[in-house]
Amino acid sequence: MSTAQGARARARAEVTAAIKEAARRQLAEEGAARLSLRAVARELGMVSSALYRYFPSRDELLTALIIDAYDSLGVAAERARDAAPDAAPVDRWTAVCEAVRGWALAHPHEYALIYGSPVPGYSAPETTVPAAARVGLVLIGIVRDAHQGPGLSLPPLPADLRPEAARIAADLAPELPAEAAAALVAAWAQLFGLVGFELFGQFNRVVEDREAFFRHAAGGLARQVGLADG
Amino acid sequence: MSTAQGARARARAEVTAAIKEAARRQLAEEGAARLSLRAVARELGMVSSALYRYFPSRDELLTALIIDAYDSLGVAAERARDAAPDAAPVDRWTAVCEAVRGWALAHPHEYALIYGSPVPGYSAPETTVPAAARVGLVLIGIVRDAHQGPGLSLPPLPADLRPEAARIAADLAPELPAEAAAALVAAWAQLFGLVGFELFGQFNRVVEDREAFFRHAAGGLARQVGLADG
DNA sequence: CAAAAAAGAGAGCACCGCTCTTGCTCTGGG
DNA sequence: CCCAGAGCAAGAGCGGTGCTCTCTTTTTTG
Repeated sequence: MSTAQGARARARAEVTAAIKEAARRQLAEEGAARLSLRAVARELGMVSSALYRYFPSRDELLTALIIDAYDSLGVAAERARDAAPDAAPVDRWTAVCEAVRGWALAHPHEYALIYGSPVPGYSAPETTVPAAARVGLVLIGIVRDAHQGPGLSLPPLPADLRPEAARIAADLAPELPAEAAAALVAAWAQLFGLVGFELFGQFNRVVEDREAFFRHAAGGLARQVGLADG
Repeated sequence: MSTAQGARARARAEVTAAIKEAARRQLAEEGAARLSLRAVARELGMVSSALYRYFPSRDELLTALIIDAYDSLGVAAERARDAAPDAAPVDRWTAVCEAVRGWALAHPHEYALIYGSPVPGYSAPETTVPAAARVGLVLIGIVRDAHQGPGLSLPPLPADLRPEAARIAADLAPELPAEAAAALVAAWAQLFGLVGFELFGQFNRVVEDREAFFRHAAGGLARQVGLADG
């Protein structure tokens, strides 16, 4: 067995998991700014210096939580994508958008951690990139399916954006037309604008029925990326 | 004279301004999380406790900076709106969007302060609301002008959103049709999604020519709120 | 001119991230 | 089997933080 590495390694993995769990709880309750290594250690009945055997700094612990958060959001998006594989692309799109919103509302501090302001002195290491890409890949996949199925309806690009759109398409989804790739990236960013504004209180006293409003806006994003209208 | 209140009041205003200025400098250099009352006091040659005569807490100082940032962004948007009062609404719209982006790129930490994650466990007090509304009012004004001039072209609303859209219109811009008000709020949030993603690094390795990309996306937002296409 | 209000200075509290040293325990190679 | 070394927890301590309290000085005001 590969896990037969010994009791020591298993204990280390367990303590690491316990630290992350406690930290995630504190993060959910207090927010990233208030997450304290000493408090985590206290909760686990250790002394603060012992924690440094597992995470070399508070920022490293935060990075681990960031990756977990990206993964958790990615899983939520993937589940929504796979829930109704035969539905119309526009419905799958809005389902994924609503899953993103739902995850954000359920994990506001984790959402703030990954899509809010970068917390510490600029540490967004490369290791977070694959996890961060997951939800984007889900969106790309839906548009790709639609492109290979019912097709996309998109206006042509202005000349000055054509090279950039081609570059984006080449990097992101070579099988998609350039205008779809560009629209997709814009819609991706705009989706998180909608979610972030609701979550961070900008919609207070402005939008009441946020569910309905978001569903409508997500449908607009779907139209924007060329998914056929209902 | 109203300023003849005495040397004491004037001195107080000057010290308050100096504190805010030093804090703004630190904010621009280090970010909100690293802004330290003690460091501000040190820079001003005072002792930290003296600072509490001017701001009752670190959060109050941050709130003052938040209001200033909202105002600064609002002024930038208003200037862009007024730069070409006779231009087509769609061009004035994109000009304002580009002004918002330009301000954000020039003041990243201040942008993060007002549109990033809410910093500690603190919620923005009521006093920030009017300042926060300025840039929104600019966008509303442009659409209102277009509505009273060349007119708007918008698809009808789905039935389930109609009451919410009417409520939004009533609160925000009673002279606008409900579908314009709803589209406006969505575009407003989406604009800041675009800006935030660029600023917080989500476009790294994805979008290269961000200027062109943003101009195109802002044009899409203009279409979305019903402004006539070029 | 005296009382009151405002302001600054300093000490101090409780917390923070992080480092260093000191022991203890577990593990693996001779 | 045994012991050197690795892994780990604990404690003390450094410099930093926000904030409070007291004391003194200065300025305004009745």
